Amino acid sequence: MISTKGRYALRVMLDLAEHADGGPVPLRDVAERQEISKKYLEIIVKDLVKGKLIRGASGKGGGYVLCRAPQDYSVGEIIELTEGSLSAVACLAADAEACPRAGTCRTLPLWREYDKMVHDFFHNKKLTDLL
Amino acid sequence: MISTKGRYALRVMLDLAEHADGGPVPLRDVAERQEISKKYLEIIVKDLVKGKLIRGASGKGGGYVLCRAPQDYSVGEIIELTEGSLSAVACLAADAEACPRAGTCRTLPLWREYDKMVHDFFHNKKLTDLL
DNA sequence: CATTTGCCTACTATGTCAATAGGTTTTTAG
DNA sequence: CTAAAAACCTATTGACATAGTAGGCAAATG
Repeated sequence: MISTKGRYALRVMLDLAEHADGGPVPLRDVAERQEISKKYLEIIVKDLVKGKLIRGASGKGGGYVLCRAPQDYSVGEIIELTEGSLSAVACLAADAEACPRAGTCRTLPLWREYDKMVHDFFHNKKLTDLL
Repeated sequence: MISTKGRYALRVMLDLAEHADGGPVPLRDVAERQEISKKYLEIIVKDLVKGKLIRGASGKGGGYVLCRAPQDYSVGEIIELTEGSLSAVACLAADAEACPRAGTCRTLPLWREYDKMVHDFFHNKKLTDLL
């Protein structure tokens, strides 16, 4: 399951891409257009800034700006950044300890195959594909 | 993320398929082979019985048996039954209320496409593919 | 210099996950 | 016919994640 955090992050990125004409986009406007609480968006946006996907500009006339051109963002990196990881099962997560059953496990190959499919799907989708 | 419930359910089904030779398979044996607490398996197995995927036989010499031939089970129905649903986002869950933004949402088509991919993947995989 | 904007820490209610605990009923092997 | 073995049932728990809310501080500019 992809949580609101990841989904909202994607919508923020799309909103920024669509309204980048006149400089920084204030979060207030994004929140209004997307009908999401501005307070909650602050949390999400913080992750995006930390991950160098967007930049924030304080003060009057400030707001947020994309760091790259929209076609240079994959949906995968946005989701992965805010969601932590998009691997399907605990055994394959980044921080997973080696499972002693891995050698004989009947189901592990299935999860591997699934993970690869999901990964490829989201990393081949660009932000511009959604506009 | 697919939880232990779904993953264990799959392993139980595989275990039953592999050890069906001499009548019902007691849960004690499954738990021992799979190294999963028998108590926890009881919960999972209950769902499988309720969903008519397996049958339970009480009393001495009892245990659990598959209802069909292994090749007639898709991985998808096992996961879906125990996990509730495998749709990626809340907007597409079975019990979801209609989203007012559905008409203009930039991201909904993505989730739909993703859902279909996942659904097809798991429903085309049969239990025998894992043996 | 006041307003607008981002940035920061903390808190909370709710729910799900992953089990555990302890008992009751059913059936059959001996 | 009875004792063991199995399924079946209800309840409880600790830990963690989700989806926010609240309130204030810092920075920049018109």
